[in-house]
Amino acid sequence: MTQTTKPARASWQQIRETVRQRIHSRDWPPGAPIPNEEVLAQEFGCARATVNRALRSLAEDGLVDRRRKGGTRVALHPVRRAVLEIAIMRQEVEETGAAYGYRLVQSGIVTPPDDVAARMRSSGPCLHVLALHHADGVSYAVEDRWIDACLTGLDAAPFDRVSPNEWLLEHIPYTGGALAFSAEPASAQIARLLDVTDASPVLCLDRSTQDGDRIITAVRLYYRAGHRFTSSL
Amino acid sequence: MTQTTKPARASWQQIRETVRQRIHSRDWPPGAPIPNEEVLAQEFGCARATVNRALRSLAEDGLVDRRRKGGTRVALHPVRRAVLEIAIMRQEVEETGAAYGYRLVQSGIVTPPDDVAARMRSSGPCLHVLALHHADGVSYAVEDRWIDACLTGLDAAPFDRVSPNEWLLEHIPYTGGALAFSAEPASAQIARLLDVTDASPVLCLDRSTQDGDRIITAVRLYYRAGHRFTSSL
DNA sequence: CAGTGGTCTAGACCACAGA
DNA sequence: CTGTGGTCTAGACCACTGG
Repeated sequence: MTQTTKPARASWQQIRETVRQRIHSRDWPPGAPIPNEEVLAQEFGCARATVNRALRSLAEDGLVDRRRKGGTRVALHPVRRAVLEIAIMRQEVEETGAAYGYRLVQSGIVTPPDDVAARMRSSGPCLHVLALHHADGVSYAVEDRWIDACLTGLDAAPFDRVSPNEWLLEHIPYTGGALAFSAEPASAQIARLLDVTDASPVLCLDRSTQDGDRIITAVRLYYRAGHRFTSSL
Repeated sequence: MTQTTKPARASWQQIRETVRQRIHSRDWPPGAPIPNEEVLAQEFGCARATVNRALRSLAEDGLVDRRRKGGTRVALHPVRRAVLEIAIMRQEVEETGAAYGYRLVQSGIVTPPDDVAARMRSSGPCLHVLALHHADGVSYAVEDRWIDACLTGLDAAPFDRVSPNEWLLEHIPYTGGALAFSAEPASAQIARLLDVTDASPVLCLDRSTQDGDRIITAVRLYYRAGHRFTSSL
């Protein structure tokens, strides 16, 4: 009952909610055209720019499709977008209320095997780092990371104290990347590090990060079965 | 050089890119304040609203933090947001180039067990549907779905031909939901349906969908190990 | 061609939080 | 209190694209 906010003032957000309700109530059913900005501006007694702001917001949410000359229509298949916030491992752990711990397992410059070379889109030498993240002293995730050895400043990185995960995000600019989830049986090594039984399921998160066209680093994170990545939609 | 050939076309997007570059080049390092809108508007020779549009866009991307009176600062930890597009299973399969198939395994109205009741935030009767999605005749995913039996129009749903996944999205309005990924060992039943060996890893996607405060449906999708959910960032 | 959304402007007022 | 972003306006021109 207690409405949190009631800014009688309102405008573009109010308009957005009103339109959202009309769509939701099937007053404007999927696929149906909705009045143009000018008309809506008159109805709501505001400037066209204000209506534009509201409809643009709905379009970003995938609730309507907008086209020049074609007008605005209610989306046929309201696309569900799940936004996952990828934090630094330290934050991820500390947000659960646990104490964060980190341990470097191994590190060295090597020529990557074919599969990794493919992910890096380069067969040049890489720094390979294997590390373990703890929560309250218990294994939380394994970080299996490959970093382009040509990266400047890399030799100054104190990976014995700070995880690549954290150091890279702080020191290396990037412009984009890709991400994938999958489930796999734990290899003997991963099982030992995560302290789970051999071949038990682990959740893998593959991530590659690029700066421009060049792939800087590729990482695979292994989480125990039972770990959950959540998101609202 | 030839600035004139470049029709100053997009002021807002141009400004955004310029600022992005200054951040990326550490010209404006993480945590540093950037000039206020008025100043930037003068620098770029445009209206303040245009600068606002550009900076707001960067803020939505998590690249800068904005505060009234506090001004705009380069984000300390550029938050990585991965946007997953959740499509209908049919689309998901057909986009891989495979032929989509569907088979209803079982369906019936039951009182949900405690764990499901918790997910539905209600212990009322639910329609429980177990179904299988195929790609080129091969098991692709198992859909284990619970639907609030009070949902109107539900009895008209032809779940023997159309998956709940598809029918619900087309016919039932919703306002939000939640999602979680995890890895689990396949139960005997799931293993049989997915045609994998017992206890082998499967990727689980739990999703609940609500309309207002009421949870309409909760679903758990099981994918074979090896299946990947991907996204760009 | 013409209608629609996309963008820009110059100015104004407001809400909020920092000093 | 004061500066900053947040929003709104009224009007204008432009770009795209459907008819």
